[in-house]
Amino acid sequence: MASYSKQDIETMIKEAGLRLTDHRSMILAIISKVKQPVTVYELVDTLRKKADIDQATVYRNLSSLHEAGLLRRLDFNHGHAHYELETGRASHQLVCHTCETIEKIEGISVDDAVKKMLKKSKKFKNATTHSIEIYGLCKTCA
Amino acid sequence: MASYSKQDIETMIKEAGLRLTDHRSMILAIISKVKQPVTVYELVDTLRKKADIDQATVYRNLSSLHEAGLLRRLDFNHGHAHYELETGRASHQLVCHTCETIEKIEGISVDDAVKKMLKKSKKFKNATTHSIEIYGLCKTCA
DNA sequence: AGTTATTTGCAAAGAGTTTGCATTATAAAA
DNA sequence: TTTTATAATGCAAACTCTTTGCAAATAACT
Repeated sequence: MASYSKQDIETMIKEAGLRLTDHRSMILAIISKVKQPVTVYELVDTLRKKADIDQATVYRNLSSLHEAGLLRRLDFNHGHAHYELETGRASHQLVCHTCETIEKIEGISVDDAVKKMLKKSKKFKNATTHSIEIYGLCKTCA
Repeated sequence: MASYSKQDIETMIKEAGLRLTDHRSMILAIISKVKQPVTVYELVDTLRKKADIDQATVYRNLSSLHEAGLLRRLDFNHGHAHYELETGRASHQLVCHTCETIEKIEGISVDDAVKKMLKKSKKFKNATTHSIEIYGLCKTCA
């Protein structure tokens, strides 16, 4: 989970071909600091402590940052999206069925299996990213 | 993708501790015949050709069948859930970013990697299932 | 058949997300 | 720096998917 300087973030936004706005960089800064994929609700909550920002703006920025390849959008069957930095690397996490706890696991690759699956595929030639969701009950809920 | 007889389906529902209703078995029958995870919209559409059934009933049945462990709920970041039979085996699929095409891939296991991830975890001891979503552009969209 | 708990249809509500429009801010050109 | 074109913002309303309350219908059990 990289944490970027203000400078880094501004460069990232510009190089992605997006305009540099305070809101945009604040959103990216927050997401880059947090260790877990963040919900829109959490993001709005954090942002509102620092600035006056509308939900619609948050949603629009998340979309533009996602389309520009800076953010990844994840869904854990909880009825709302989660966002994290798009690192290029795959995203692997354990997800609790009941309490929405998420634990990211790094350092274990399934790239070989993914390659095999692509080879087996009839409809896809290549892939951009992949994610693994491992569902269970966390220790607290078990 | 197993296809079950009417008899099988009725047994499954009863053994899951659920009441046997026409709607419930129709839903399970349709999902067991289709090769790809189905959306609620598709399901309602198919059901309405055979019977008079309300959306709310479909949603309620999907929930009860899911809770009973007969259905699996999947999300591919398309804004609506997909359902498939809960086979006990993991669920691996390629997902198109743009057109919502889904291709399930069977026969390739990542169980070892999943075990390693569980071992690395601090918050989870064990897991029930896992799913892999491999995102890319399908041949048509590429 | 009679009783009880579950399921159903219908309409309304709810959550999360998107959109139209007038205003404001950014980036690039003059 | 001023001007110009384009994109971002706030606000409210709309939209999609999903859930819920309630009265009537149905399934399972005695």
